[in-house]
Amino acid sequence: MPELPEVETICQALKPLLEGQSFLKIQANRPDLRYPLPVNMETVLSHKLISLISRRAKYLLLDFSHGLTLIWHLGMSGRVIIENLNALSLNSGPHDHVVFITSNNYKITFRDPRRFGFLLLYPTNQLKSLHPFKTLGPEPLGDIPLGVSVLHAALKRRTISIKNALLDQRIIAGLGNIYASEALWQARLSPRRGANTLRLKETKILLIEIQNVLRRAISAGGSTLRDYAQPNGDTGYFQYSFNVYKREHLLCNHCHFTPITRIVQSGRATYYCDKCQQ
DNA sequence: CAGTAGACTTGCCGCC
DNA sequence: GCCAGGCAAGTCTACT
Repeated sequence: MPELPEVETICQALKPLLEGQSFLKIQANRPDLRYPLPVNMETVLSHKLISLISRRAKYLLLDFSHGLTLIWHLGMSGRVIIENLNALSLNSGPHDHVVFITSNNYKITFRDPRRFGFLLLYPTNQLKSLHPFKTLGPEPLGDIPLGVSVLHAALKRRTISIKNALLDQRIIAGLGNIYASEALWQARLSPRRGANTLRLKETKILLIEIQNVLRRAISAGGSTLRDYAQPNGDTGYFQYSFNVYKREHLLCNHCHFTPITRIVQSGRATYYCDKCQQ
């Protein structure tokens, strides 16, 4: 599910709620997701001050004031649900694997049917040396935004298709299958082009369109295909703004003439307009 | 090292 | 109506 815009939406919802608070109770309903849950998670984290909530690539990071960071990845189908404990009816389901009760009376649920998501605990000051953080590429929307020359140099070294390059988190952090296709359509670049064939001018346009599409998706609260929802239960709305993703056989929104093509690259669907995107 | 195929897992869509 | 098989927001591992 969650690519950068979805994780950012969740981060922005959790931040004002949890910073300065703590967890009173952490209930794990199974021993593992993708990886075993952190050992003694409740003992180690409960009643500890949450000092900072942030996002890096598709990872949520919860920093605790005693020096540990809870690394939270949502996998493909992970979802975060925020409910007020005073609400009349609280949701629960068979895939609610971890439930956090907060000091300000909220219930935070980690729901993940496919269990590709995970929670890991690691010392905050050593995060940068932990895989995958040590090889993660730059943030497209960071305080020090990814520069064109850096992206162009990284692409120059790769012979894989530009679509696959955009999915490589070591080149650029946070893009996934939806937004890679959408950004390439906006930039009028064929997903089949070799990454190393992009000219500097094309890389510049691509980077601008990546940033635009991510910003617009964040404003829309992300994209809901099936499992994803904003933490308040609303769907995301960016799926209504897709120009190519899941639009095979529908006419291109740019030329209004060519049906959108679906191809498979490295086992993943790619959608594009064969006429507009060169 | 670079690139690709397969693995993990559950559930939906819809073929026959 | 039933149900085979493909497909899905991600990323790690094993192999060439």
